[in-house]
Amino acid sequence: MGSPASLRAGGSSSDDPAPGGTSKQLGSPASLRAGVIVATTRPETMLGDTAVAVHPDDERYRALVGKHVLLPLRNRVIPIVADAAVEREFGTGAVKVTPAHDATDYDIGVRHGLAMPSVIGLDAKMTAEAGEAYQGLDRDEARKRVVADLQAQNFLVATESHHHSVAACSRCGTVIEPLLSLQWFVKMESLAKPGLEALRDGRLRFVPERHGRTYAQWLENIRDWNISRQVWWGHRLPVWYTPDGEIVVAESEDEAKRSAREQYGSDALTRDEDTLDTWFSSGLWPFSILGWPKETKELAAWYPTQVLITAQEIIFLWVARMVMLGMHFVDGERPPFKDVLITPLVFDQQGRKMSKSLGNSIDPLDLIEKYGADATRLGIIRQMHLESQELRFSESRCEESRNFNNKIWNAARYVLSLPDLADLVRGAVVLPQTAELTLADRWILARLRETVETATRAYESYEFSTAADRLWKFLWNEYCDWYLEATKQPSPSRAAVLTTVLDVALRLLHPIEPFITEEIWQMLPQRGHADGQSIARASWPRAEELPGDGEAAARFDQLMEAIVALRRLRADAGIPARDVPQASIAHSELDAQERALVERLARVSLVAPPPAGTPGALTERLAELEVALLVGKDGAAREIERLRTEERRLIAEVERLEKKLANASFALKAPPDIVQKEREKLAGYAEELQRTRQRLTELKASS
RNA sequence: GGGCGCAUAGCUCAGUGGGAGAGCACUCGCUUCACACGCGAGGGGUCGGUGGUUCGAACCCACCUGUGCCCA
Repeated sequence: MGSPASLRAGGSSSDDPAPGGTSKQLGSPASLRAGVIVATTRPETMLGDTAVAVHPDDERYRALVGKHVLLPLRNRVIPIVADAAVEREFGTGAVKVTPAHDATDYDIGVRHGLAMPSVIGLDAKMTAEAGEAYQGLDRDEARKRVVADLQAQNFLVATESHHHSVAACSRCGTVIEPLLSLQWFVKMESLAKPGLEALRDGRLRFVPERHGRTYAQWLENIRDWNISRQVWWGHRLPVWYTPDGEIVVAESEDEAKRSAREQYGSDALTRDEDTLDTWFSSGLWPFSILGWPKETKELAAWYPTQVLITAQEIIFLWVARMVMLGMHFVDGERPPFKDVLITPLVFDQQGRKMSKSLGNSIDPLDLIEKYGADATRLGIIRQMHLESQELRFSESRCEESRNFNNKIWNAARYVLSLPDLADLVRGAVVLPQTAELTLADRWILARLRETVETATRAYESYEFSTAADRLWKFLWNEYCDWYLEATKQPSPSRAAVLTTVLDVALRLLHPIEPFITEEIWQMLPQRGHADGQSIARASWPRAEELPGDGEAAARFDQLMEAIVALRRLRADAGIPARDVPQASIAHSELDAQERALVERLARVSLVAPPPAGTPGALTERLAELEVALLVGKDGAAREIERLRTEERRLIAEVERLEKKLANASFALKAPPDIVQKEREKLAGYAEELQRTRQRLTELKASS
C-alpha cells in the first residue's frame, strides 16, 4: 500500500512522479459554498473523493462538520466529517478523503460509512467511476487533465513546492498505487498472545536478549495479517465461491464441493486466484517438514527443537509467524524452538550490507573452492561474535583458517608417524598414571582440561567465536608450539598423551570443522570403536576425565618464560640460530628433564650460574627465575644498556604502585585482596629493581 | 517517526571496573629433520570527544560527534 503520508504531505507534481521529488503542486479541488480548501499530492484521486475530513478539535472547521460540499468536476455532494486521523498542522487542516485509494482514507471511510468508488483500475487507467471525461486515461495523464480542468474552472488556489516521498517499487521504481480490492486477512490477536506470553515466561528466548524486545514490540502492535498475495508465489488460497458469491473454505476441492452441496445444493465452484502470503506457508515450516498434520514419529521426536538461527530482519517476517502458527496448530504450550539466535548482518569490506540486489554478496562456493569448506566455516565463525550486530566480512580470516588447517594437518601427520605409536594398543589407549607423565605432559593435559571447559561453556552459550578462538590457540600456540616441540625429546608417555590430546581437541573442534577433524580422527589409535563410527557420534569430552595438575602447569609456565627470555637475549645479542651458547638459570634447581627441555627449546647449553658481576652475561630477572646468557666479554656494554632500560621501567612501576598504595582511600575502600595483590606486586618490582641496580654496580666495577 | 548497534594498533576485531590483547600487515633473524599456508624475536594504541560516578574507568552513567542496521 502507498504511504498515507504521501497524501497528507501535499503537492505532488503532475510531471514528476519520482520518489523524493521536490517540485510540487498544491491544488484545491473543492471550494464551494462552505469554501473548504484542501491539499493533495495526487489530484486525479479527487475524482474518487467521498468526503472532506477535518480534525474534531479544529476550531477553524468545527462549524462545518456535518455540512456538505460539492465535489468539483464530478458535481457530487460529499459530507464534511470529523476524524482524529487528520493532522491539523498540515496544509489547510482539511483533507480530501479517497477511501478506495489510500489506507488512512479507507479507515476514515469505514468509520464514517462512506462510499468507496475505485477510480483507478489494476491497469493504472481511470475507471468508469472517474467519470466519462477521464475514463480510460492513464493515471498520469488524468492528473494533468484534472489540474488543468480545476484551473480552468477556477478551483485551483495555489501550487506549492513540497518535499515528499512516493511509495515505489525498490527494484523497478514503479509507483505503487493503493487501490481497493478483495483481500483475505487472519485475525492476529489470539495468535499473538500466546507468542508474547512464551517470551515473557521464558519458554522462548532470544540471543542476544535485546532482540526479544523487538519481537515483543511487534507482537504488541500487530495488525490483522493480509494473507492474499496476487503477484507472489505460494500455496493457492483454499477458498471457493458459488455462482451466488457465497464463500466456501475447505482443506481440499472435494471437501469444498461436499460442503457446497450440503449448504447450497450445488457444487459449482470457482476457486480464488490468490495465493497465500509466502510467510504464511513459511510459518508452517518448523512442523510441516516433520510430517504435520500427520502425527509422525519425527514430529514427536523433533518438535519443539532447541534453537533457530536467523537474522534480525527475519524476526518480523518469519520467526514470529513460526511461533504463532506452531503454538496454534501443534503445541499450545511450547513454541517450535526454545532459543532464537540472531546472527550479525554481513557487510562487505567497504562497509556496505551484502545484498543480492547490490550484487556484493559472496558466494560461499567460491570461498570453499579457494580455502576449503572447513576453513570457510572457521573463517566465518571466527568473525561471528555473539553480541555484534554487524560482521564486516574479511576474506583473510578464511585464508588464515586454511593456514590453521594446514598446521594441524601437518602436526597430526607428524604425530601419527612417530615410531613409538606402534606400541599403543589400538582402541584402548589410556593415559599413563600421573607419576609416569612428564612435566610437559601434565602441562598440556591441564591446558586441555581448561580448554574443554572453556570451549564447552562457549558452545553452550552460542559463543562460537570464543570456542573457535580457544581451540585455535590451544592447538596452534600450546599443542604445536610447545608440547610438540617439547616431546621431540622422546618419553615413554608421549605417544599416549600426544594422541589423546589430539583426540579430545578434535572432538571439541568438530562442530566447526567437520571434515578435517573427521579425517584425522579416523586415523588416531584411540578410535577403537565400531568400524565406521564418525567423530560426529563420538562422546563429547568431559573435563573431569582429564588431570588438572595446577602445580605442574605453573612450573612449566616458569620454564616457558625462561625459554622465551633466553630466546630474546639470543636475538638481542645477534647470536646465529645454529649456535648453541652457554646459559644459566638461577633461583631454582632444574632437574634433568627440565634442563633438557630448556636446552632444546632455547637452543642453549646450561651451565652453573656465573659469579655475580661476571662480565659478558646478559641477564633477565623473571617472576620466579633469573636467566643469563653467556655471550663473552664484548657483551658487557650491551648488558649495561639493557639493564639501564630495565631500571627505568622498574622505577616507573615502583613509583606507580607506591603512589597507588599511598592513597589512603585506596587502602580503606578497595577490597583487601586487591590491596594485598598490589602490595605483592610492589615488593616484586622493588626487589627486581634492587637486583638490577646491584648488577649494574657489579658490572661497572669489573669493567 | 519508532527500535537497536558500532567507534580500541595501518586493517578486521576480541576484551567490559584493578598493570592495553589476537590475527593479518610491518621490521629483524631463520631451507632448526610436521608445517615457509612455516619457525623465533620485535616495533606500533593519550581504547572517538566532554563531563560525571568510583579509592580506581577502555569498561558504568549522561551528553556530544561520526557511522550503520531493522521496522514504519
